[in-house]
Amino acid sequence: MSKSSVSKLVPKVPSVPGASRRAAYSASTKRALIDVAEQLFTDHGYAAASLDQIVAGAQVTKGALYHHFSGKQALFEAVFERVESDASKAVKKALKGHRADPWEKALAGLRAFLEVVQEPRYRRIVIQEGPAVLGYERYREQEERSTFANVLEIVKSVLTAGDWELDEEMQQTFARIFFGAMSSAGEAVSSADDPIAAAVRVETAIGFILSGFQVLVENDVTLPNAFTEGDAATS
Amino acid sequence: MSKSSVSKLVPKVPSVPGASRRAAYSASTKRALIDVAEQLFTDHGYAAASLDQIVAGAQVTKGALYHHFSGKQALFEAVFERVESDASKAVKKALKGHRADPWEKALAGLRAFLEVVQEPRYRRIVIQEGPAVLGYERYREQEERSTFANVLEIVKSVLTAGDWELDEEMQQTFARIFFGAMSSAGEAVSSADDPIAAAVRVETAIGFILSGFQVLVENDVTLPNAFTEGDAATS
DNA sequence: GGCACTCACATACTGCGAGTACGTACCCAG
DNA sequence: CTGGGTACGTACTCGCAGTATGTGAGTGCC
Repeated sequence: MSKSSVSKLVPKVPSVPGASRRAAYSASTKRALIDVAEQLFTDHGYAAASLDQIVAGAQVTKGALYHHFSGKQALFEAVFERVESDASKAVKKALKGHRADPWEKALAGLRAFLEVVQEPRYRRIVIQEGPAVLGYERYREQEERSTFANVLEIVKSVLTAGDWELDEEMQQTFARIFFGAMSSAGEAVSSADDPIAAAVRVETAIGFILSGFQVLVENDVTLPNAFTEGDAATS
Repeated sequence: MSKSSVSKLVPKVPSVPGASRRAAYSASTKRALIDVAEQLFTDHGYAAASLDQIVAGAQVTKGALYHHFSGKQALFEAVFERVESDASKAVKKALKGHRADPWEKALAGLRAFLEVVQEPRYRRIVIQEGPAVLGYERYREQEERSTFANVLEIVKSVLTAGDWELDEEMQQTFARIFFGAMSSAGEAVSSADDPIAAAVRVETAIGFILSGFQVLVENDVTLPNAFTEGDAATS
């Protein structure tokens, strides 16, 4: 629909090298399906968005849909991946230019994430419906290589700021905690009466927590008992 | 099924005052429905658990189900409420006897929650499917008066430990953050290869964060810029 | 530049599952 | 013992995910 009846009637590739005209059209309908699905999933949720509505919106039929995707869940996953990818890129972009101070970097990442999490599509598709539709395992696999990867990177740079030696698993744990904190806070922010004020509160709170963190790290305080001793208090 | 053919052929109430025999039977089938639904929702998820399976398991028909519940979602909500209620009680119980030190209280609550979150029914019904099935608004209403209430209480006692003056909304924000952190961490714990070791790591990490918190509070460090000044740094 | 081939769809159908309309037996009040 | 209402059971409808199969338009090949 974008470039039909091209000027020179190109014999082969319209734009992408190695792709024929058929492939280009095919990719176009696939994109259309994902676009419409993203919209309907965001507006009505996974269960309430019917495939009939989706194919009608994309102006194709179910045959096309089942040609490109193995089923409704696969379509959702394609949407999920794109939303996650976009979010990850946005956060990554905000991280550029903060190579110096890891604490500043962390705050910049937090701000970027608080922006992203206010997009309805991210809230609904990634945070709300994602775990239920994909199952936690697949959900985690996806997050692992996108938004969570960003958080992990930031956490690592913060943790190593004070010459800290932590093994991979402990770093992952810290990242999980911060990631969960930010997701939940983000949800609260975007459903608040005044999202901007709520975002400021969240930033303040996490900033405060980071401050405490910073103090401990800079004073060379080690991890309290449990981890290094291999067991927690049982009281 | 528990007390049919009673000894003296009681004319009215079998056990509960104000309840007739019919009411008792009615309550029994309702419980049976919730029991079976809880099991099937936990094992297969909300979408994959069919009402036919549920009524078959409870040895009734759909007529009975729709007499007690307005629909599938209402049934889920009943299950959700019970699971949440049980979880909240477990945490509350663990909180008893920690009136003295709020920091100890916080750690005790954390341990209890890490226990609860490993129950499959809590993970699946409350954390994974809850937000998607109920929608975030209703989900939040439910949490507000159960598990989240516990977290809020703990957070408040910790925050006021150092003569801190924070308004309600800021306390809610801190509670949201910790609640999200614990939920996410709990998920990671229960899906880890070694849940016990993972739980220890989480406890260590959050304990460490709390330590930093404690240091700041005890040194009368106020909130960094943003909140009290009413605006965040824009860099 | 014709021709078979296959890719990218469209059409028509099936089965399952949530929800509904209505019938009925049993309990309790009077 | 009798009317009424409650607590179900039965039989259906409708919508939706998934499938089986047809078809026409590019595309490689000679």
